[in-house]
This record gives sequence, C-alpha cells and structure tokens, in this order.
Amino acid sequence: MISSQSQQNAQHFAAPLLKWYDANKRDMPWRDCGDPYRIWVSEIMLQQTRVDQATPYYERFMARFPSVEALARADRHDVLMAWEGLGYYSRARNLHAAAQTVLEQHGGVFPKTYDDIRALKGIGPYTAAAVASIAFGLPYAVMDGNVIRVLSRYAGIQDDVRLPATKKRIQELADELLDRQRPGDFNQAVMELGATVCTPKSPDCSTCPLQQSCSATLSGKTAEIPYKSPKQKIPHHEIVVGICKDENGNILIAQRPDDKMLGGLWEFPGGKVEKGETRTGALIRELKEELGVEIIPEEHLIEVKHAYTHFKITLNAWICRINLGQPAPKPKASKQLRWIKISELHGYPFPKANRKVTEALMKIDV
DNA sequence: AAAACGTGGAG
DNA sequence: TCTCCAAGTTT
Repeated sequence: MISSQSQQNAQHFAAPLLKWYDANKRDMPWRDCGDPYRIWVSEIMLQQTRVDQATPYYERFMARFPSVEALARADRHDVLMAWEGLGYYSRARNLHAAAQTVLEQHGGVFPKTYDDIRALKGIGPYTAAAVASIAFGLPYAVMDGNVIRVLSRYAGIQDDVRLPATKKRIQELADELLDRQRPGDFNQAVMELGATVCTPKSPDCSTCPLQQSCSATLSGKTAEIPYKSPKQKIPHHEIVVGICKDENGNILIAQRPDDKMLGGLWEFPGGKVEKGETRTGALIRELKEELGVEIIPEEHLIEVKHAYTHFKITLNAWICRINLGQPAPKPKASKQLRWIKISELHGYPFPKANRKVTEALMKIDV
C-alpha cells in the first residue's frame, strides 16, 4: 500500500521532475550504458569537479583502462599519470586500490549491493548511492551539492548546510522523495536540475518544473537558501624549490609520500620560506634538510602563483648545483629521488604548480 | 566535528 | 583580482 505522503511526493516532486528530466537530458553516455565500472569511474572523477573538466579525463582513462581488471593490474604510476591535473589525487589512489579489491575479493565483478559498494576505498555515501541506483536500479537517494541546494530551497530549509545535522535532514528528505521506480533517473534529475536551473546564483525559476511547490521560490528566498556559514580565510605561503642539475644535465626530482597532499606525485624539492629568511636562504636550508646536501642557487627560473583548497602559494624556482664534495642526495622527506633528463619530465605525474616549472624548464632547454 | 584534500571556470 | 564553488571522502 502506498502512503498518502509518498503520493504527495510523487505528485509534487518526482513526477514533474522526471518529466522535465526526460525532456532536457544531457547526453552522458557513461551513465546510460549500465556498466557499473564506467559509472563508478565517472562518479569518482566528477566528485568536486565539473562535467566539462572531467570528460576528457574520463575518455582517456577508459581508453587506457577499459575494465576493472585492466585498472587493477595497471601500475600506480600510470594511473596517476592519467589523473594528473584532475586534483584530489587520493581519488586515483583509492580507485586503483578498490579495483584490486574488486578483482581479488569479488572475482573481478563489481559488487551489486549498497553495502559491498560502500565498503570499497574512496566510495562514500554519495558514490555508493549513485552507482547502486544508476547501475543497478537500487532505491538509494544521493546527496551532493546539487541535492543540498535543490532540496533546501524546495523545503525552505534555512539552517546552515555546512552542519552535519542539516545534511542529515536533507538526506532523509531525499530518501522520502526518491522515486522508487526510477531511482537512478531521479537522482540524476535532481543533480541535473541543480546544475542547470536551480543554480547557486540567479536560479532560473521560471523554467523550473518545481516552481509551483518550491518553498524558496514562493517566499522569494532563493538568494538566502541554502545558507552557508562563512568560512575562514586561507593562508598564503611563500615556497621555494630547487632544480638540481648535475654535470650531465640531469635534474633531480622527488616523489611525495603517499599519505600526504599530492601523494605519489613528483616535484622539485623545496619548502616554505620562514620569517626572517631570504628566499635563497630558505632554499639552501630546505634542500639541506630534504636531500642532505649543500646547494648553490645559480639561476632564478620562474615564479608561479597557485591556489589550493586551503592555502595559496607563491612558488619560486631556482636552477641549482650541488656543492663539490657533497654526498649523494638522500630522500629524507620524500618517497624516492630520481635523476632524469629534462626530456623525461613529461613521463612523470606532477602537480599543477610544479608542472608550470617543468614547462619553463623545457622551454629554456630547447 | 572539523580539517585536509586540487583544479579550473564563472561572476 | 578575488571569491565561490563542482556529481565528496577520509581522518
């Protein structure tokens, strides 16, 4: 028996939403293919990332790693190369590890229950619900940034959406509103509505299928909902890095530890300029600490400004030489060191700010 | 619970 | 230039 509550929901929310979705669907072939592997990879890539930004990565990734087994058997180096530039690199590391779990613990077949999907590394409540509903038609409602915006406006929820309690309330609302016949389409419809109509700034309420029953629209509060408490300002750091060159023209790169920011990617050794330090003074200190060698900065190469999620940096890079009589550099702060030719730089995954340095290097080397 | 974790596009 | 933020997860 169907409760009157869910009939109301269907009448005012799911029905007009799905009708709108069917008429305005964006072409996203990887979502309609029904292949859990493709849906999974696309969901991971799309986390905190726009469709347009992720799409070329997705195409390349699928060509390179066409199946769970191919991904599971790949080298981590190649997976990180395919991810370079997409950010949040733990996604790539977790995806790779999870593929190996699927191969070893599920016989290479992507698990078909919410709990088994949720147990995979890098898959949280959102991704588990997305894959379960889109690939397998299971009745789990997703809650992402779009859902939070659409539902908080629809229900007139004015509480701070950064608070876990508010998110819990919205998740419960999504669970109630979910269309049990078409859970995958329902989930994608809410997100698509949020991405194209119910946008953060100046939403296009006149074309919204929910305008007649949306609390924020009816009360003129779409600008105030969702409410987000202001976040604190992020610090700025002055970074210096050294490109150590040997007599053969090889340069020294370092791999970052797996468990740190940008884990597993490569970079030029360096660090923060402390108070009262000159930049080159800091560079000499940092390379002594990180490599155990004394260096001399010889030529300033480039300045790069870059913004991460929780801090900004200005990075300055110098070409350096190691003092005569110094021991071989040791990886005191990194996973490993490697001397490579400048022409080999493209074969290693670098984070964005360091990639700008490698491009400057390749330019002067030609 | 709150902070860490990348990047690029829009306004 | 600057702020916000985009299909979140982990610790």
